[in-house]
Amino acid sequence: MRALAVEDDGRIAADLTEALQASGFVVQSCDDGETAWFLGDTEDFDLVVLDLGLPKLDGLSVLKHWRAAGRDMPVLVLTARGTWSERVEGIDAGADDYLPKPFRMEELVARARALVRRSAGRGGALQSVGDLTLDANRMTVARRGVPVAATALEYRLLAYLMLHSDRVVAPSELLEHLYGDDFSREANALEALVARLRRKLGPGIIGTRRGFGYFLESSEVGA
Amino acid sequence: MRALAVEDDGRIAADLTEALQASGFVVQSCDDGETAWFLGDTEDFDLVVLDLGLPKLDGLSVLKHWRAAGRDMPVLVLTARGTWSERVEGIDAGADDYLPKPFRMEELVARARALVRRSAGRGGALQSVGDLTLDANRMTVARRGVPVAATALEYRLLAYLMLHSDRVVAPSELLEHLYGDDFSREANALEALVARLRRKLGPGIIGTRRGFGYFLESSEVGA
DNA sequence: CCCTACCTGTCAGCGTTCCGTCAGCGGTAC
DNA sequence: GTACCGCTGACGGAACGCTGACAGGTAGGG
Repeated sequence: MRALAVEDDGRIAADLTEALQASGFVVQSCDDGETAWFLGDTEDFDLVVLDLGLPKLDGLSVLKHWRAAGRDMPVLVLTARGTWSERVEGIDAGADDYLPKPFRMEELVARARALVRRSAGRGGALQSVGDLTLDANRMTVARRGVPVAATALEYRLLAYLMLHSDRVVAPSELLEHLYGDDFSREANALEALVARLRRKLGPGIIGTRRGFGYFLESSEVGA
Repeated sequence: MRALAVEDDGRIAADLTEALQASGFVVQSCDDGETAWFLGDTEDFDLVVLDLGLPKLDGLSVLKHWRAAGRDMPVLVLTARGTWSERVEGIDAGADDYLPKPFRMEELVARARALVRRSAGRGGALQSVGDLTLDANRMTVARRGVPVAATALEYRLLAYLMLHSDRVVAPSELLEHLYGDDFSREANALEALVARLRRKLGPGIIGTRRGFGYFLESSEVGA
């Protein structure tokens, strides 16, 4: 999962980044509205945490612009003053959730995860596709109810595939969401990761569409 | 995916071409504004990377001309000076994204991919013409609802024919979109591809208009 | 502080599938 | 009738993706 953290206070930004990373997100951060505007425009994120008080360009304007441009990723808005009017304004602008400062980092992370789950069309922490079940709270994987020992990276791969279980996901997209803008990896890293997962999960879970990418074999996606 | 790289600095142009190719694009490049003007006018690209400082004709003028002429491919603008005013100017002229020099090649590629994704995002996943159905999510092909195993290249061929199902598509045009300006292939490659597809799909799907090209039948272009 | 176990990227090798090429044939237009 | 265009089946090189082995890095424990 890929998250964008927009926050100008360096200390909060650092904590935020750390907490989100600990929760399994690949985090990109920026500290002004202009950069946020362009990042949100041009890159794919599964979540945005957006502070409203920003240099150069106000957070609300950025959010409104994104929504006007048809970008529909979940956005969690932070604001210094927790007034009701600001909250309404944020929701109007297209925010999915709202958190007044100061807040406990644990709460932010919990809400962030809930937002991502919600955007996947599911309310609970348990997601299933076919034989495969992920527990977003415990970060565990199970096949037919039998727990499978998956590493953090493996879990994130499965989570992303599950989030997009209705389609084939290109390797480039997977690399981007697993590693962010770190392009140092050879393409083979992904293949190795998939191979290890398949060995643990057994056949019939992760499918390959040659020339296009990977997908979760749940229904009759095969051909 | 076909990309046009317009850049006059030979070294950057070479890097750019290589990076885009590595990312799966079929790349054509040119190093002056006039050629770019002409290429953008007369050929189809899924992405243009446009430097602003160009010999003969300024990049911004070229871009404005394209937009005025109704060309709507995504354009990523490069400029030597990363000032905010120039950025605004570029956006006004119709640029979809903007990258100040110097930049990391990885970032350029990431933005390029994001642009293409975004522009491809318009349009539903399921397309049908007659008996034939393409699922852009699963990258699958079906006839009368029966799945047909199509390879990546075959899928792209069908997708292009479907995109232009209202007319006959010339072999040269198909070759161009499947392979770019790589003329190393014999024309027969396309015929062999079509033959293999017809064997899989059965008769009555891909029609030939002798001397002109191919088309999808049951859209009554034939006769 | 070292040792260990584990995670994960890299590399080389392999099998499979893909697809461009070739040669020959048939149909169509004139 | 004939010349050209397009079709077909066979073949082989090449690309793609998979796998096992290995090593650098990291975290946890003693």
